[in-house]
This record gives sequence, C-alpha cells and structure tokens, in this order.
Amino acid sequence: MQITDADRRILRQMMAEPGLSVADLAERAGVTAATCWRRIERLREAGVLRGEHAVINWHALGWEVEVSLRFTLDKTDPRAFDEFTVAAREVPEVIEIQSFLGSTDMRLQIIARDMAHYQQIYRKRILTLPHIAELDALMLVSTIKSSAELAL
Amino acid sequence: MQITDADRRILRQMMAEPGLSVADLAERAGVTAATCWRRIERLREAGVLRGEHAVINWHALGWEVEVSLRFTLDKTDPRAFDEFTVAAREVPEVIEIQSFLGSTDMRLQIIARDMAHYQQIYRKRILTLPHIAELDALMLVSTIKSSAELAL
DNA sequence: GATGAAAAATCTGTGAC
DNA sequence: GTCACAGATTTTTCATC
Repeated sequence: MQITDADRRILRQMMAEPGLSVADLAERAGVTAATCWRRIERLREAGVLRGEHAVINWHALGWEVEVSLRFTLDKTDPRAFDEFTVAAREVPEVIEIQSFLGSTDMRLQIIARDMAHYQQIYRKRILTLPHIAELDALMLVSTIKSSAELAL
Repeated sequence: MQITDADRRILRQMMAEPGLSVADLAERAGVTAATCWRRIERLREAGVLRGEHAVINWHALGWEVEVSLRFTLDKTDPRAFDEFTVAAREVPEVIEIQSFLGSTDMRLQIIARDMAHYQQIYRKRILTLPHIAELDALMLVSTIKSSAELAL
C-alpha cells in the first residue's frame, strides 16, 4: 500500500492526540472528514492500524506493583518458546509479552495489587512457567513516556 | 474516587473490546448509555482512564527494527535520573521510557527504519545520553500480548 | 447524589460529483 | 479529493428516585 503525506499527517496526529474524532483529525491533517475516514479505513485494511487500546492507570485502580521480568529459556528443547509463550498468555496479570534475539529470550510485564499479591503470582504462576533457565525481576517505578511522535 | 461494580464492568469491557461505542459498552455492562457515558467521564477525570490509543503496526509502515535498551546510571550524581530522563524524552525514536528499582535503572524502547538507521540513532542519540554507567541492548522479535483482561 | 428517557448537538459513513 | 445528507452516536437536559 502506498502511504501518502496525508496518511502520515493523520497517523502523526493520532499519536500526538489519541482519541480525537475523525472530524477533528481531518481538520488537523488538512483533509475533509470523508477523506480522512476513507484513509483511516484503508490504513486499517492494510494492517497499519491494528485497532485501539484503552490506556488504564492501574495505580489509580489500586494495582500498586508493576514488575518487569526477563527470562532466559532452556533452548535444548525446541518447543521452549512456544510453550513458554502459550503458558504466559494465560496468566491474566501478565500485561505484556515480548520476545528477543540475544542473551535474554523473553520479557514479561506484570501487575499486582500489592507485594503480597505479587509474591503469590510470582510463586504460583511465574516460577511454574515451562522451560525457564534464568530469570531476573525489576520493580517498575514509573512509565514516563509511552508513545511516539515520529516524523514518519 | 469510589469505583463501583458498574465501573469495573465498563473498564473490563473496554479492555476486552477496545473501540466499542458508548452505547454498546453500556449494553454489555448492563447500564444505560447516559449512565455509561457519565461513568466513563468520571473515570477520565479521576485519572483512571488515560484515553484510547491507536495501535500502530510499525512494521507495516516500514519501521523494521525495535530494540529494548537497559541502562545503569552513574548514581554518584544525584541529578543523573532527571537529566537522563529529560534527554531521553527528546529522542523521537524512543517510544517508551521506564524507570526501575534495582540493578537496572532505566529501560528505553526504540524503533528505527532499519539497522543502518538504528546504528545512527544508537551512536548519535543513545550513547550521548548523560550519566550512563552501563547499557545493554536486546533486539525485539515480537510483542505477543499487550493488554490485560483482569478481574478488576 | 445518582439514574433513565428523551431531546439537541455532533459525528460517521455513504453516494454523487 | 470535495460536498451533501441520512442515520447513528454522543452529550445535555430534565424529571425522578
């Protein structure tokens, strides 16, 4: 798919001010609402726009503990990656799963109500994940920036 | 702010099916559209709901390289954290900044068009960030899960 | 102080140009 | 790509609990 300057302006605006209506987006991107809508539709069909994501402030909801866990897997078993991933997806407190090339294989981000809750998840759901060779945990203090304002 | 059962149902539904209209959300959460709208507004004002973000497929836009960088800072200087954070925010290719308690102090996530572009960002914008003591990089292969479906 | 019903304002999605 | 428009949706108002 060919991405025009107008597409780029729309995408940039979506990143800069998420949640804007199509009409407002159109105005800021310098196109009419109908055009903007059709472009968004095209971007969706082309797989550039994957959908929407509600951004929730877990802290305000009383989920105080956020942890980033890095795993090295036991690569002697070729099924390690798949089985680890499938098992990790099933833990509801896991809010992000990333896979890497390098010494670390996977990263999970986890939220919990408090330390006691985290301990419980850690022992019952994390340490029981399959094929873990090594693991190290970092307590998250804050997420400062979580978006992009790129010159596409 | 007091969070009711209806609020929880609305939030859970928003996470499960982002982008739903207020009317549909209301139906699924078992409240009227007006009530649902008012509750969402309250959650927004209370800072529980930070908004809805469009999920962009960088790969489809031709941004092929994604990297996670972990930093240990030089803590002999008390301004290290602030100065590092301020400088990191200004790099447009940095799409996430997290700060931790533990051996690692910061994590940045970066996107680049290709390896050559990444090398350039790495040398000119990352290695020049202030107060870096140690740093290690991981090439991201994929992000598999990036949401939560929690029993709030 | 919170709710639902209904009206008013606004936006979306489509067709014609 | 623009314009016009019907239908849908959001947001306000108001009477009620």
